[in-house]
Amino acid sequence: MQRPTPAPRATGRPRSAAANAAILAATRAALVELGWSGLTLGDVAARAGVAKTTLYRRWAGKNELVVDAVAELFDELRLPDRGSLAADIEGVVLQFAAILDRPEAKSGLMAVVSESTRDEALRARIRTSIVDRQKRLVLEGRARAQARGELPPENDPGAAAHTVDLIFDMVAGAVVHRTLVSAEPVTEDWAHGFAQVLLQGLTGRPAH
Amino acid sequence: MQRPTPAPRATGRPRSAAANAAILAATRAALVELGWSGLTLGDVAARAGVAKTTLYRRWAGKNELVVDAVAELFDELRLPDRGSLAADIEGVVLQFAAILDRPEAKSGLMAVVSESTRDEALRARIRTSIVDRQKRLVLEGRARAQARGELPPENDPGAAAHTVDLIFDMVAGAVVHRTLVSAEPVTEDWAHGFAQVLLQGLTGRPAH
Amino acid sequence: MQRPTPAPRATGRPRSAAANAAILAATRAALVELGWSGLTLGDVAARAGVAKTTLYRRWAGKNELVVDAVAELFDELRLPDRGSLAADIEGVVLQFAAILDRPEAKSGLMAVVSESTRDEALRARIRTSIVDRQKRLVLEGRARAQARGELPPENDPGAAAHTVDLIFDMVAGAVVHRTLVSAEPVTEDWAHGFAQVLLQGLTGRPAH
Amino acid sequence: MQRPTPAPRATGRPRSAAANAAILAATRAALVELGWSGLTLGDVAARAGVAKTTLYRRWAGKNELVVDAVAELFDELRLPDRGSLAADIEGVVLQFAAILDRPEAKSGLMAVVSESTRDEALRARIRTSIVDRQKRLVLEGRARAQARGELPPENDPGAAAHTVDLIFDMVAGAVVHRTLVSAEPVTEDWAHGFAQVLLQGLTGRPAH
DNA sequence: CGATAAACGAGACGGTACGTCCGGTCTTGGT
DNA sequence: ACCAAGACCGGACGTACCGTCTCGTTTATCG
Repeated sequence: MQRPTPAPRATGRPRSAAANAAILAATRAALVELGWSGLTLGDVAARAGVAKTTLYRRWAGKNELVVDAVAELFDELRLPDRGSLAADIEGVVLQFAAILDRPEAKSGLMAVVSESTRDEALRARIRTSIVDRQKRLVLEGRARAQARGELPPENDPGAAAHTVDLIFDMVAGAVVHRTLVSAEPVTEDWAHGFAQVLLQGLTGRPAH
Repeated sequence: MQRPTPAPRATGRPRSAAANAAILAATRAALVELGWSGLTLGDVAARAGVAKTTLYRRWAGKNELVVDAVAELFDELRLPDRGSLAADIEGVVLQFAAILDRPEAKSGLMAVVSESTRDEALRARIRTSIVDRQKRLVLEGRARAQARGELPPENDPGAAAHTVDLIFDMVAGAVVHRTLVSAEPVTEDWAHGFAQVLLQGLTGRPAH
Repeated sequence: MQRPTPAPRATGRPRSAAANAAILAATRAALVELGWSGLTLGDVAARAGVAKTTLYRRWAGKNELVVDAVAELFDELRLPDRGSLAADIEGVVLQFAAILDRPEAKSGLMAVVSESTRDEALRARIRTSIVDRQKRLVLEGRARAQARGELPPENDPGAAAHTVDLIFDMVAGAVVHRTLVSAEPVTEDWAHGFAQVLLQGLTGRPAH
Repeated sequence: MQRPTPAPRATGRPRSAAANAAILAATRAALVELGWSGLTLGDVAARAGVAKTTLYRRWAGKNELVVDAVAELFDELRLPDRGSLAADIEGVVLQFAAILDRPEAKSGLMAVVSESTRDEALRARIRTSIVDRQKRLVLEGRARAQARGELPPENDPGAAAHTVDLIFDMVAGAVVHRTLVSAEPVTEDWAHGFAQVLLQGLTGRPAH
């Protein structure tokens, strides 16, 4: 175990702790009102009551700022125990869709994903702050299903990890695509149908 | 029903047909080199050997232009008959991933999706030019599987349409999320695992 | 002999002629209100009802702009015939001092001179637009005095040119130094004393 | 001669005396390298090994600092006895021109003069630190010429003071204008011609 | 075949945001 | 008490694009 900041700052005036939160909140507010392309760092700084330089001192640019601002949104996600794996999936899908439907997530998330295709560091930041952070939901859901006896225990740890990635991409991908690309709402019916296909497959037994 | 060109005007110099193709090609080339955020309409015009005014005469802005430029890419998708539904799915997933991995699609697609969250007309354009256009693949695959006896015929036409939408979001969403958000490659193994879960579900029988 | 503008501009929208005058007038107005160091190009552009880019398209920066704005002021200088060389000198000294006392000249002139010490191109611009342009006054005054018989005709043209330069530096320098460095007013008495020393020297006969 | 630190104070200020000199030297060095407009107080502080706050504690701003830094330069001026008034004038003109030609004086002097046109306190500081301080040279030169019998003794003390001012403006003004505005070198020939006109006037007897 | 009309290239235009730099001020902790 | 370090707010910098406009020119169809 090591200190993450080997020699952080011994001297000079320390950075304002309050400013960080104000900036991220201002970023989300600006995303709601103006969307990604309308968001300007000058405007964010003004909303946060902070100078533009302060903002640039802490983030490399618009992309990094928005990743951090959006990442916080997804930390609200919970996996309440609804009694069955199918119900748990439906629940998390609806929660995820509700967050994605908020305008600050809607226009911010895909924009930074787009930018990340040409920026390795940004890609890593998204993975760390958003993707890997939310895979906990898949792990939790699987463990709970295994405890209930709905899923068999894992034998191969490597395969288990790959399955987590696959399921995460399938769940998150479907919701994102439905919400943002197809631009259709995620209803309870849709979530129900999705959970059914995910659990039983296209060729599996019909719903009831 | 409406006329697409209310007053075609017989007189005056006609628009150059060659220019359209040159502009879209230049747009893709610029996307490859500069990415979405680095792309400027002035640069596209210069690459296409065209004045900026010509470009604005035909497209409302960057978003519309990129939608058209990217949409053409996905028309390459085919559904070759590989003998089984699982193999067909794997094939189309790999093809789709190959296109998505190209830089002009990578940074262009999610960018316009992001922009579309605040622009109804753009949303419609994406749906028309990209989403609905590629749902043909799901329809084709289902018909082929039904012909093979792998899937039962449809009873309810309404439910059948909803299933197409769901499957499309699940397939496209998973590939997009894997490629762009998780930023991991879509390998044959991944495509195989995905097809298996899609067909048999998480609780279904194992592959062999 | 050649055309001064060999291939000026055949194509594209021509530059607005009205803008130039508006910008120079706005520059002088801003100099009056804000002084050299308070003058910003953004403010000048706003006053002139012009975009900042238009301004940068025509001038390289603040220095060049101010040289042009100030140079116009000195074109007002005239050498009215007051009957004797001494009276002519007094007259032009008072006129020159009156212009120099205007705030737009006061703070602008020495500032660009200061900047020009590190910028050869600016030095040349000052010489062309201001210094050489006003040497006409010395030439005119000398010719008039020679016509009156107050000064002998020139023999050596080289020496005559040097003398013009010397006299110009002495007259302009004394007025500038009195006005801006010593920061004392140029009164009629001062102008009278100056003309007397210039014409008769420190060791010459007294005035009356 | 007196100690500059009247109350040495046992605690605290070991650097105080050294810092002043270091800052003024750093200011001149920065003027040489960067010129007036390129000079920043942060840079001066860094060069002097001093914090920016220390600098602001002692000077009100860039202008005051530069006045002090430049004023020291002119204290080098001496009036060596060259045997005649004409020769003395030539000598001091060449010395003055040599100092003015140094880059730290060149770009600093006229810049603060320009700024002083809108700042009464700065104007006073320039007069005290530079102008009045160097008028000693005129006084000294006149006294020496009177001792030699080249100039008559003064009758009216008021007129005598005015004459000092006039001569100072004429000498300093001509050299400054020649060096900085006309941007031509002050050679021995030029100094000779200038002294001759100053002493004998334009209409006076020729040089020999 | 000449008139008419639209599209064309070129590039200047008014705006807006960028990311950087500096000016001055204010906290820190150190001596 | 003073200092160095450096974060802070504010504001100008010069640049880049945006989308519009004004030109003179080219290329059609129609009368």
